[in-house]
Amino acid sequence: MEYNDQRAIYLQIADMICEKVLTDSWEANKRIPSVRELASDFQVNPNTVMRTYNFLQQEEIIYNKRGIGYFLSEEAKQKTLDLKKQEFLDKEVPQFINKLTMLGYKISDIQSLIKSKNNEDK
Amino acid sequence: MEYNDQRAIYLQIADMICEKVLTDSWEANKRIPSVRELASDFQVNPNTVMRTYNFLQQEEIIYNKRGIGYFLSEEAKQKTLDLKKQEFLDKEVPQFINKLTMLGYKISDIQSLIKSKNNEDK
Amino acid sequence: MEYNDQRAIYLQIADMICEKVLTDSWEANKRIPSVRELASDFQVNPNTVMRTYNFLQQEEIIYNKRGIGYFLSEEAKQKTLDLKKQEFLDKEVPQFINKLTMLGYKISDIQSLIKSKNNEDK
Amino acid sequence: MEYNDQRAIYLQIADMICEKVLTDSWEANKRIPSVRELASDFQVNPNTVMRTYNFLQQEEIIYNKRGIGYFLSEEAKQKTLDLKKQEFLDKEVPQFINKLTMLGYKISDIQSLIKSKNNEDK
DNA sequence: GTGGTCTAGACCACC
DNA sequence: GTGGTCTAGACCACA
Repeated sequence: MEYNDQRAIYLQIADMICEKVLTDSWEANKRIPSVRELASDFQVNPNTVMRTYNFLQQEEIIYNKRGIGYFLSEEAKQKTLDLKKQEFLDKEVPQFINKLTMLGYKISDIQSLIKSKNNEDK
Repeated sequence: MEYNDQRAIYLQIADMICEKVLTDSWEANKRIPSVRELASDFQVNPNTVMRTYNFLQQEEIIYNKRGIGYFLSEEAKQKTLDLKKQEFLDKEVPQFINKLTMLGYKISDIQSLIKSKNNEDK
Repeated sequence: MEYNDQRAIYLQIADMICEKVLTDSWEANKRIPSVRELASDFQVNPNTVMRTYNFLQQEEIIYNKRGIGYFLSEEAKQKTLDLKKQEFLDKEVPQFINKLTMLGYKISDIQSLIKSKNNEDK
Repeated sequence: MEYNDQRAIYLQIADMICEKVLTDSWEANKRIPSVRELASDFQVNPNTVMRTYNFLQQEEIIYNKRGIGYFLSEEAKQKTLDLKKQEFLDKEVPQFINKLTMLGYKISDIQSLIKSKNNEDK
């Protein structure tokens, strides 16, 4: 049996961090766990966490103080929101539309699908 | 690292079979692979495939001839479509709307999101 | 003896590629060597070249076709120029000024330093 | 991967000594480490250190008392400064100008580059 | 301690 | 074949 439709681990870790940010569990400008710490928590290789942190740093969600650690950026929440919106528009919206049309619905049906979810016409 | 956001294996197998049906890879009234055969293909326990077939039989997508094997029902395609529509309405539509509102969009934004995917204004 | 004031290898490789682009040795939209190929040429681990290509992809100098390889982007030359200008302004200009002032010159001396390079006023 | 854009080792050692002088870590007329001592510190062949000391002696930064060792000259700091200025004018200034023009700047842009480093127009 | 880089070697999906 | 990801383990600079 296959289990291969997985999102890469380093992105799964990024997702968890994004959730922490969006739910205000982690505050702006606060230090986040060290690479080794998170790697140990998740039972993952430090390089994998490093990739996560590189990714989030490119997205300007976190920043680094050399020899100290990683910190949430001032604009972490906004940047996270931007990232997630982009992912949503680029991937989930098209997927949703594909599925919708594959099942025989039209895009104009969306509003009615949402309102009466018991509608199974035909 | 956890991988626990998985759909049950027997349902994953069911999904694959549904895909075969919807893409016309498998035709109505044709015999489908035996439990043991599929179990071997997917490297899973035959009991798991049995659960899949029980499930699909309840949905009237397949039926059983004792001592012979399982066959796609006459209305397999329609039943599969019904099943998938139901799943879509029950799970994916609500999930989609949740995410959408979580990111700060309104339901009335859907049409414009679809048309111009570069739209990220709030 | 130390040799440790090195630029990271993956960035040295990036530098070489940038030079190829700036000197028009490599043309826009053309395929560039595969990760393994370049790794072999430079006697370096494929992961190191992968880091180089990731970096250049973020800079929009190259792009990827899955299963095919990496290609120079349409705007490769302009993007490379932008990158190099940024590096120059961020690192080399400040370094130059530091050295200059450390040696007892003033910033206003620059013009005269350039014109008469034999000037070693005490 | 090559690392061949290195300055000769004996000159790298000379650079370190010059730094000691310019930062007043070593005082005028004081004895400096023996050839063998420095060779051991830097894990290099004593002949290499010998070349360094010959070079610095020519530049009148150090002098030798036979059978005793090497000492910083009275004018060590000034001579070091002269040496470094010469190197700066002969090599680094031309290099800087080359790079600057290669990136599309004019020499007259220097002042503005220094003041507003965010300037990337042109 | 921290992160940053590199290697060697592995397995995977896509083409 | 291609790239993408992951692991294990190493060495380094910086603080």
